[in-house]
Amino acid sequence: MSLLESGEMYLETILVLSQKKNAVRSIDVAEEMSFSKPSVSRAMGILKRGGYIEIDSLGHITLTDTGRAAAERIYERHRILSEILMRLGVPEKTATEDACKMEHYISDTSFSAIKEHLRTHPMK
Amino acid sequence: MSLLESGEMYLETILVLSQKKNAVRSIDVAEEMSFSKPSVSRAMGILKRGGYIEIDSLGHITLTDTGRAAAERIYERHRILSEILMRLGVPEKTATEDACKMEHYISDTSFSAIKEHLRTHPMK
DNA sequence: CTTATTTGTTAGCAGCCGCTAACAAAACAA
DNA sequence: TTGTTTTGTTAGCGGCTGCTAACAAATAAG
Repeated sequence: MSLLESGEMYLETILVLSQKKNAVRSIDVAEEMSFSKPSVSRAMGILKRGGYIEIDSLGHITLTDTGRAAAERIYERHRILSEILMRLGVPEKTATEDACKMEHYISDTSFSAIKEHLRTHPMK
Repeated sequence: MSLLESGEMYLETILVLSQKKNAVRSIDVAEEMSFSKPSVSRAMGILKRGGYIEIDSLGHITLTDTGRAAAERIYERHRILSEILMRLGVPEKTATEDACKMEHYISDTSFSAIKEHLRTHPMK
């Protein structure tokens, strides 16, 4: 089961929410993404069956190692892509929105190249 | 009727093919994209109804002004995105593949910023 | 304890966009 | 002209992913 854009977005959202909340529930994901409860409910079922998350009896969602790795991979892409766009003068809001889409499609190779560029050309 | 990724890809393909062939037919698009004939047939119908292309009695496809503008807009994104990735050291094949996806999602603002960067930092 | 609110699930719809099977039409060859 | 090949269309399938309506379950309030 490979992750598509939607699955990656859900995992990334769970990761971000778990960094600022004690527990993440479906309703939190739904609010954060402005999606309906059924949409999130189904997505959580898919991610659970795929081994990316676990949901305890109280509805608390936690990332598995696999899920966390996937989420962090995407989130790092998000940060790096936003950063390079902003460095080129793109306003934060636009940079973030664009990164939010591109993060799912850029290859490891291209991503590494961008990351390396930022590393070797730090902001003075 | 707004263009989604698939519609943009079809238009871009028609543009590229029309630059190296006298006439472009559905079968040419199908071969170029490795899609089935019915998939292309339906897409051409949608693009035609949307005012992006015209198809004459011999099946020859031509871009309308609107369609050409859309196709060239995407194709320019393709070229510029490929170029900046290659400049960062990404192999041409990967750069092209990545550009092929990102070209549909990057905003005008971010694209302009990248283009401007290339303009003001030409290859020595 | 009972009621009201919140949260989650089930069922089913719709749009997008590939596909195959089958047929129709057009172009080409014999 | 007739038969074959090429090209295009129609019908319908299936996966993905959003949605609403309706219901169930759990939690909180009175």
